[in-house]
Amino acid sequence: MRWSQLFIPTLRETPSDAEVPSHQLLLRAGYIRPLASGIYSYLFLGQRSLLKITAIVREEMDRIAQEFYLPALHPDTLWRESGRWDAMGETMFRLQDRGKRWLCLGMTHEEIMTDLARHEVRSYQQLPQIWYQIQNKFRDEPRPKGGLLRTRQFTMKDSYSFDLDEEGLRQSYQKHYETYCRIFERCGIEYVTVEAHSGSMGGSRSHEFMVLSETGEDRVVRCAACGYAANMEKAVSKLAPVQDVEAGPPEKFATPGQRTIEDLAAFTELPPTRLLKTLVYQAGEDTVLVLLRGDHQVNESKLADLFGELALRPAHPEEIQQALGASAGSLGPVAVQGRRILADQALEGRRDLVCGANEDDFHLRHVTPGRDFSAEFHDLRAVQSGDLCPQCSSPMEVRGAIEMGHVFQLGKRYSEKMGASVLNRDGKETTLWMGSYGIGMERILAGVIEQRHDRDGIVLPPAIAPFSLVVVPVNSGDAGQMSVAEQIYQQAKGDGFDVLLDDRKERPGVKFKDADLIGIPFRVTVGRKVTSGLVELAVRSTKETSDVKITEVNEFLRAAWSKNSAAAARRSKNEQAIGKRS
RNA sequence: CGGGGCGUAGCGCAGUCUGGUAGCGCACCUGCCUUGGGCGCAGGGGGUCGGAGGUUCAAAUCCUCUCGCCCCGACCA
Repeated sequence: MRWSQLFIPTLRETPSDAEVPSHQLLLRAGYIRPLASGIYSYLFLGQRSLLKITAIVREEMDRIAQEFYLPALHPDTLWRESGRWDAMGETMFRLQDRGKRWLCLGMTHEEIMTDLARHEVRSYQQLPQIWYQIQNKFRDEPRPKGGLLRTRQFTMKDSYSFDLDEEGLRQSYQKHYETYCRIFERCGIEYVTVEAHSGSMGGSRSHEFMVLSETGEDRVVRCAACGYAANMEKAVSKLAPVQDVEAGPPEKFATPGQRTIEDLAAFTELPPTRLLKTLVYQAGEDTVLVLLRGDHQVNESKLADLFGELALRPAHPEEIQQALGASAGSLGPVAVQGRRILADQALEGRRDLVCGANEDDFHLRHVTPGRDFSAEFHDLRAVQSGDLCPQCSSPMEVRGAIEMGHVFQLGKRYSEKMGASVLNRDGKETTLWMGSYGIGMERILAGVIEQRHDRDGIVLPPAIAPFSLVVVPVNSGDAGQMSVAEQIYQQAKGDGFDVLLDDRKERPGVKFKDADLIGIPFRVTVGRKVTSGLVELAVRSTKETSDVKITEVNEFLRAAWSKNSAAAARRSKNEQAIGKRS
């Protein structure tokens, strides 16, 4: 295509309300434009790149599943059946039709798929089934952010598996896991897979596919040595043992104004590992104590798991005062009666610790768990960088990440509630085992850009770039250059490349800047040397350039292409090997 | 929902404190010039100053209300 006829509105300056790199670059490169908070129009380049991603996803999914296309507008009835009409709260977009019937915009499609399955699938002989679609999802997010990273309307590849039993589900899950690996590899993403928190429904197996990026909202814990990887919500760690000495009975001492662990460590000249941190939570109607080692933070998802469906929140200052008679900063578990006390495992077997005395400005020393108070021990702490791997005891790291895909074993959660069952071999009604699997299409694009950009712009892998090649005649007034550019353009097009001819009457600097900005992987520059039969081939990712004979351009392109794709694939393979749990 | 910031030309901003002709850079249009990294010269078009109400002889500027966007937090099947 000819640039002069296309709509590629690049911006020289960064729009002021874009913060993260992918958002800034998508705007500057003319891929997207905002319509409202968390709602974007995809312009020519953005749509073209998304179509390439879609094509890859579709090709890989078609190997294991059948493509459907379901409505985005759903009647309330199905969502009431699953119980999610109420559970989704304000995140669900709702509306009424002229007959005052309630509808919603689909946030996901478990209900619709399950409805199809229960009506049409009657026999175990029809199983397994895997159905997918690539479709819009609508979520009224409390806070859209980061351009395409968290939006209110986005495109998701979502699939659903239906099996007769748990073993079948395991296989459908495995198929998806492998398919997702292939998809992300082909897209040229460096990703990791992590064990994910399965939420309050409990028990189910779940993995997330993550792009490592500090702009991400998620945190993942990784062990470089053995490949252990988990979402922060779920990650566990071992601790180096701490040597304590036997100590006498607890002894109260004054600690005027010492409110934080930091204060207290300085005041007592003890390391934070010798201090005991007391947090107070409200779990439903109950006030509970949560104990951690001074240098640890609580992991609220682990804590929430202990309370099932009960709503959990930090207690308010008045509630703390009422429960313990002191305010945060002087709290402790000693002599507390009638309250549930939960302690992190790091405190089990410890002796001679310091904790609050439940009297403002006083603490206790020589406190020994088990002797001076009793508690239930659970894994409650958030893993921190440097903690030891639960599998191999090597130090682990915590990194930011963007979730691009999620595979989830649902089990019978929906099929039971909605009555999706088949007759098994024995003629008995059997509830279906379901899985659900999602990929955020825009997040692939945004995630890759977070990962692959430089000061000049976007650096897309060939597989998902809107064009693979741009041909730039340096002087559009030079007939010789223009005709060679035209020739190379036609030739590359004939050879199957997605090629863009920059035939604009612009100065060379403008064309180079734009080509770099929009992230086209290869560029052929037709300049002065054309008179000696030479043009220049530039690789966007490495900035390497080389002079090439006009007659050999296509050969070079093919070589550069396969080299680039191979390098991307290799990178992903490594990452995946690291990410996979052994 | 709590905290913070910002709405002035397509984009980036100044002007607001201290009321008095609405500005700058880039982009855009025309012409000339130039052609290997956002060139140069000349001329030109483009504004309900987010919106409503109020104070005032006079409001982008002061007051009240309101809408929108971004960031932090809460939240996020």
